[in-house]
Amino acid sequence: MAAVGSRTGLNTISMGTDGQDELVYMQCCGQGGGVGVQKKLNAGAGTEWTANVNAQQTHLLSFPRSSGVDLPYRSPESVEMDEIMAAMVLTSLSCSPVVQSPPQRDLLAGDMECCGGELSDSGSSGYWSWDHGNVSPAPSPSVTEMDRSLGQPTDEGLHMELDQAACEEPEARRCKSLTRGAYRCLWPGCGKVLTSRVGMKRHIRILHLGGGSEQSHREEDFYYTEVSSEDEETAPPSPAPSFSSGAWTSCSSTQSQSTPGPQDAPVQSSPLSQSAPSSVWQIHTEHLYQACAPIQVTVSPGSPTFCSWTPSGDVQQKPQIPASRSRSVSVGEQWLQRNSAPTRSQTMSASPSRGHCSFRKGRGEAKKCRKVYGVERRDQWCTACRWKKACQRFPD
DNA sequence: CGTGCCGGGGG
DNA sequence: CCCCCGGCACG
Repeated sequence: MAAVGSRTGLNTISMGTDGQDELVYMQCCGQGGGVGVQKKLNAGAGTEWTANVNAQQTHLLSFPRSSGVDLPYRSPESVEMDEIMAAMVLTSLSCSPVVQSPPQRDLLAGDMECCGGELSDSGSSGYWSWDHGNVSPAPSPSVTEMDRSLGQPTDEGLHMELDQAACEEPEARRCKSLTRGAYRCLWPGCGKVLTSRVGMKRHIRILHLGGGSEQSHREEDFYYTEVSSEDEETAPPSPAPSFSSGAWTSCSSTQSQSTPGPQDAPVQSSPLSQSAPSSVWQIHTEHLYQACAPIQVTVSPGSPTFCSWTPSGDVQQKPQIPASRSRSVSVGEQWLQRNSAPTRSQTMSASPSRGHCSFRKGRGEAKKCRKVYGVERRDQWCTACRWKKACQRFPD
């Protein structure tokens, strides 16, 4: 897994999460060389894992979680980064056992974190964010602020989630998620892992589908997938050859957004939207084969605090169709982004698609689980594929 | 003919 | 609900 982390572009991640002085460092971007992992003991009780990779261009982001702690480095935009990091930390806490877990898993989490930082909200459709949460428009809410604003009664689910993240939960969670049969939320930016399907559905319905009980008929199914952490760690044999270079399209877009400077969108591109990438991350980790694709990570000069992935082939999301036919995950990502607009319920009615009139849409050229994993590894297919339903992992 | 997946059905 | 599968449309 460590290797994967480096390949996918994650380079240096270290995070300590522990009730008190918490520092979350984030480094990403670079073309990983070797991976080194080391563990540090904090003064407190917390342990801090540090995954280190040679990076060519790295940026260290720091984020103080509470009382004054020395910051190795604090960028000018650190205020905004606070928000971002807050979102990311929350995300990570809620979706993967970061705390005190073995380095590999940290890399995973780190991977996500990294992505989280950069993805920003390139897709303007990236409204997927947590508006239910009533994010306070304050220019730079601190973590605690965020916690509070997010945890408003209007969104019980989220509240719960945060609580879990904040409390001892991580440990129990780790155990849980290590067992087979976990369910991971595919919603962009979420990636939450739950053990019960029902719980996952509830999570999705409440958090992502807006809680509106009306038209969430079983749609939850499409936003989560069953995972087993063992599988993820023992990366699937990766039929690498068949997935060519394209790989997933960038999970962000610093390039386009960086120019104006991060301060241009103080509130709107709220920190939360920044966590979107985690979905990308998780898609990656779910399909490790992709890690084999040549991926380059670069940092756009414009905004030093952001990092961006730049897959070798294509760059931005939709705009250009790369010469290579390969699609792989980017498709899923796009799909998720497209469908994650909060108001999708309304638009849906208009669309002829999934109504009753079964009109089969032409076969998408995306690789589906069957092709990707092969019939023999059927257990790695997404649930939908296993049930001969529309693939939810590689949607068209 | 392989594949994706709708519709239907069993437990 | 979860899961499986017949059968059909695509390519």
